[in-house]
Amino acid sequence: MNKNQSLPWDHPRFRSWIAVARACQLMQQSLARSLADLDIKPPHLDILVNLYRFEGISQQELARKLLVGRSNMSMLLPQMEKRRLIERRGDQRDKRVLRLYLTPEGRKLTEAAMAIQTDLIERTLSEEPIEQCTATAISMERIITVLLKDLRNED
Amino acid sequence: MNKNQSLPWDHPRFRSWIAVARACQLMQQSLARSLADLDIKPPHLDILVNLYRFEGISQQELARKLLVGRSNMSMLLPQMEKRRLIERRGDQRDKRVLRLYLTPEGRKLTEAAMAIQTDLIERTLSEEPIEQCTATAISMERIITVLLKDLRNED
DNA sequence: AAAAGACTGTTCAACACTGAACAATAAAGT
DNA sequence: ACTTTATTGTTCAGTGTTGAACAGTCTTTT
Repeated sequence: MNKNQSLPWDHPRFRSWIAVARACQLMQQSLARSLADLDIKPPHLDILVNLYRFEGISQQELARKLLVGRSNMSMLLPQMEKRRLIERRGDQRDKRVLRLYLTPEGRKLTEAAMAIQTDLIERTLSEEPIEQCTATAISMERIITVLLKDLRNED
Repeated sequence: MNKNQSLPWDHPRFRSWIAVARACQLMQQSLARSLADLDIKPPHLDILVNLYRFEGISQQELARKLLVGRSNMSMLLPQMEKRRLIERRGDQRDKRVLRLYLTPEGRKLTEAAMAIQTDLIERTLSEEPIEQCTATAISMERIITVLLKDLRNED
């Protein structure tokens, strides 16, 4: 019977994840709008934030952290370099790799963009109790490791 | 001082949201891989599931639910119609709208795809206690309404 | 030291998504 | 009835993302 076979949206985990995905999609769109003032898009912000935290990272490592292809970085980074937001210097030890650095302007832009993102998140999540956020964070980090392990196993 | 100005990743809400976004991105990639067997991609599944639940919906309504542009539907739906997964019939009352229906094959494929997605989610979230999932769902649904309200206000 | 294999970044063709302009139809205002 | 305004779906050019093939460089094997 179709009625007896439980439908997906009856499963709490399923229902929960659908909500997560939808919220993410909306937040992404909202962030894109907010960043338009600075003339950058979410992918650029992801790059900037990672260079802010991990100076001198390589394109490969950056792509891996962002879960995108290397070719993606090869498209975006030169264009950001032309805008004087970042700098790419060849590594002395290994002539294959290009190490990435923020320029002073890039750093300033990054701080402005992070402020915008933080504001958006704080405003959107303002109704959620801190402990709920922390619990969600822990939960999500656990899920991330599971998914990463899965992804590694499938090569 | 740079050290005193609190960095984003010290905010619990910010940290939490970054984890959510990352988990979502990974889940999406994992889902895409799992669906490859059925020769469909996540966007197709989104469409199918919505037709499964809301038979006779219009393209406009569907696009709104999926948070994508109408043009997107105009690209995907005809191609799915050619694959005999869905059917588009003109509305008698309003000759502008096309109402969408699953074919029997489409319905069968949808059930198979939903089973795959459910399995993936159940497997990935298996370590998370049910009550945590429920709490997250409620939290996310609240966030969704906030973001939707924001989005409406910005037109 | 030479060959084979692995790794880094680039290019390119294929595909996906978007927003704006458009034609057809409906609804509202006059 | 007629004009104006809105709405639905389509098209199209612009942009973003990907994976495969590639050249240059390093590492390992022989």
